[in-house]
Amino acid sequence: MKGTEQKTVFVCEDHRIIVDGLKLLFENTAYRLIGFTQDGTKLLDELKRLKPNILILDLNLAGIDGLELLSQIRVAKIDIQVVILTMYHDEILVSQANNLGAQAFLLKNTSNSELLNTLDRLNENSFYVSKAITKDQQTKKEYLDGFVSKMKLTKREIELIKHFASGKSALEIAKSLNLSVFTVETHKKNIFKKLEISSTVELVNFSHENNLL
Amino acid sequence: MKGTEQKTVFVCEDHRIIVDGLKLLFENTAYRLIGFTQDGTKLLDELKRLKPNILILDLNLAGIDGLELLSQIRVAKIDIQVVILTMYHDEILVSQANNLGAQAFLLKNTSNSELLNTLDRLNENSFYVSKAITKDQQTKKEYLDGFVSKMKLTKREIELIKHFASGKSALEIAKSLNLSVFTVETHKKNIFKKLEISSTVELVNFSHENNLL
DNA sequence: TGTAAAATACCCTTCTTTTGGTATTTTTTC
DNA sequence: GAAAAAATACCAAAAGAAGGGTATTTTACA
Repeated sequence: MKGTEQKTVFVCEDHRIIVDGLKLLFENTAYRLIGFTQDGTKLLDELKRLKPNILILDLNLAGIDGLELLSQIRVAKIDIQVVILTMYHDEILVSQANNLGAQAFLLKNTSNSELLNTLDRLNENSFYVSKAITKDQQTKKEYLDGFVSKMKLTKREIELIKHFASGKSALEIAKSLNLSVFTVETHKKNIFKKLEISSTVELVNFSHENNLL
Repeated sequence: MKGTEQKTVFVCEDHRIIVDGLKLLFENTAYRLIGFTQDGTKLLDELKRLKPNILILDLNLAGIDGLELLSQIRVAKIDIQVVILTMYHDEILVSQANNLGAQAFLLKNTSNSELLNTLDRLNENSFYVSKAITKDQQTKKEYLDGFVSKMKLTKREIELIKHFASGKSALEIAKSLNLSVFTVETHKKNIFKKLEISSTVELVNFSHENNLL
């Protein structure tokens, strides 16, 4: 590849092994890794200094939220194409990244070839989402469905679990949902039976373990 | 490198981008990647079939615990050197991996060169731990210290928080710690005041949010 | 349109938690 | 070695959680 055709890439990622892998990947391609940082707080300064064409941004950085960084980049009106690379399969993150003007959203189990393909197709008006995302959301949904049917929790019960786990009292929940306290407590009893638990604390732990919050 | 000198490597890792990076890394080295899987349940069969010299094993696989896999490998008496590659900085994991006969424990922010160095130094009687581990434990400790002093929680209080968050009643905790119920409840009151909360559920959420469990 | 499942509502008893105190002993720290 | 901080222990009133029921209305679906 000729130097003039090469696009410059900056990586913000706290797993060094991935950065090194990308460095190797870009050899003999149209892309050149011109810098990287593991420290989100330094990202903006580095982007201003190096002016890369493309940023590969990890969302789960230590200390700082990757989406917050993306927002800062847009506020600072830095002209750059952003590829999100993350291990989170969360659809909300995908749409938030899209809203913040990211050009692509890839999972870390994306293959190198898919990454290169994505970079080749980057343009201002498209938003590429990793094939694995859809697949994964499917998996997650199936998992949740399986879980719900296994535990035989109803829609309403799952809704109430979230309220219980937030630390609100039965009375507060009743008020906010326009229900009788008795109803709220009946739901609680039924949930306890189904999950074979006997305290709200166990319910909170269950929620955390099963990503119900 | 001559073929006869090459060691064969198998990777069990669910982030495809890391697998692809390793594949690139091993080109023109003494190591050859002869296979990989993202599915822990297939690992044992693959190892028996391909008989690689070295296994690079991710601990945070979807569905199955990496250490459990390592244990199965040892039970099955498969002769292989195992390098743990993980994003967890947990010292307990390090010692568990050591006990299960792993030869090295690396973080994912290990550089490619450190990884190659580690592979070069692998032997049955040593256990290599990534430099970054110690550093990271420091960070974690400093972070915890900062948090503790900010909230002004004492050592004993943090210990008790974990018990409360597990769902045990004050009486059970008292028994297991050989304390009076009154003492346990006094601690709870003090914790509540310091954290400005008023229920065990809030305490559990606090624990989850601050990785106290 | 009939029946099952889900959502709603109520009562009562027992046990635990929460909140208000006070107070002593042990450990740290200056 | 004195003072401060942490850990221990106790009492009691009021509030809430947990578990035992029973029963009606609404929604889903076959």
